[in-house]
Amino acid sequence: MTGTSGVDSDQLMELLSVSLGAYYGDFTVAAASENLTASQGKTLNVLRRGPAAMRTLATILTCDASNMTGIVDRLEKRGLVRREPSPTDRRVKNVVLTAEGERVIDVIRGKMHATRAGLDRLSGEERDTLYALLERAFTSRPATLRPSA
Amino acid sequence: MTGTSGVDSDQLMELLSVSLGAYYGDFTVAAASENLTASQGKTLNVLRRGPAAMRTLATILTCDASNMTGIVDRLEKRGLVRREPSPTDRRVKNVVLTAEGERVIDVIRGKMHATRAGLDRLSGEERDTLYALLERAFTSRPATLRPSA
DNA sequence: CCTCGATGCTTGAGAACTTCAAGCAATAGC
DNA sequence: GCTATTGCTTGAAGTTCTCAAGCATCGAGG
Repeated sequence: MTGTSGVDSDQLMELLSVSLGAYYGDFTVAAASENLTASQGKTLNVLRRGPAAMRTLATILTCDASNMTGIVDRLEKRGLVRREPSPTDRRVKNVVLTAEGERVIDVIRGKMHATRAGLDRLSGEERDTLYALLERAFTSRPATLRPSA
Repeated sequence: MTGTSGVDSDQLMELLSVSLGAYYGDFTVAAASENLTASQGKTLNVLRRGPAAMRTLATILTCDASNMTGIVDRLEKRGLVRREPSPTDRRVKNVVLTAEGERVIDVIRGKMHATRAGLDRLSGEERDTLYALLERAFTSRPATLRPSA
């Protein structure tokens, strides 16, 4: 009994879609509880890493730049983000999380009980392993900081 | 340097969101190349496991049942799915993938090159490990078949 | 049987999301 | 300085999404 190599690529893809679907559902419910749509929540989530230009947000969220305009408009109207002109390129507007926006996204993350409970089923060592595997499979470079203009 | 237990829950959550973003972006682009929206693609993806009632789809996709009506309407209009009355409950409509729908979702899955390439960076043994960890964290029961009416 | 509450699906209204085509401002390469 | 490119916004058209209502059916009690 080898115990290895029982899983082919398709099975793993399938489980990935189920797992990420569960995560996404958890996130959507948590965002809704703060009166945010999934797209608005995802935008705040990205901005939690730091300010980003409209174009950068559109690239990360895999959507048209014109789409971000409306989403950021609505977030700004609620005081969750702020548009700041880039000091180095006057075409660019950097979107920044306000203190309130930061609070809201942290609340949302805290409400993702299903995901948290799932991860708690793993030991510390297993979480380390999961982290390393996901990092290798889904990030081009190791997740270190990268300079921006 | 122990090499263990360096990752806390928040870091793992963050990486999960990055992974989900990468997977979802890959999927969205692939679906768009077949002229499907992300929601339509996700619906086909769920149906790939087998027929499901409208209500079941809504639950899995974490949305209102009335939302599914429109999505399934448009998929049906394209001949990718079919509504069949449940033999046991006349309120229920089971949504079934047509041959063409099956073909399309398989094409989409095949076009997820970024995800596939990412998984290919892992060894067979690592994929087994990833599978086991995801299964434990994100599925209530081990992913075996479960009877349905 | 038959009434009553719960469930499954659909419809319609209103808001948000999404993309595309177009346009303006600013940058970058020549 | 010219020209092509890039970043952002606007407007139009279709899709998604939720909520409130409504209809049909099921299920449990009387």
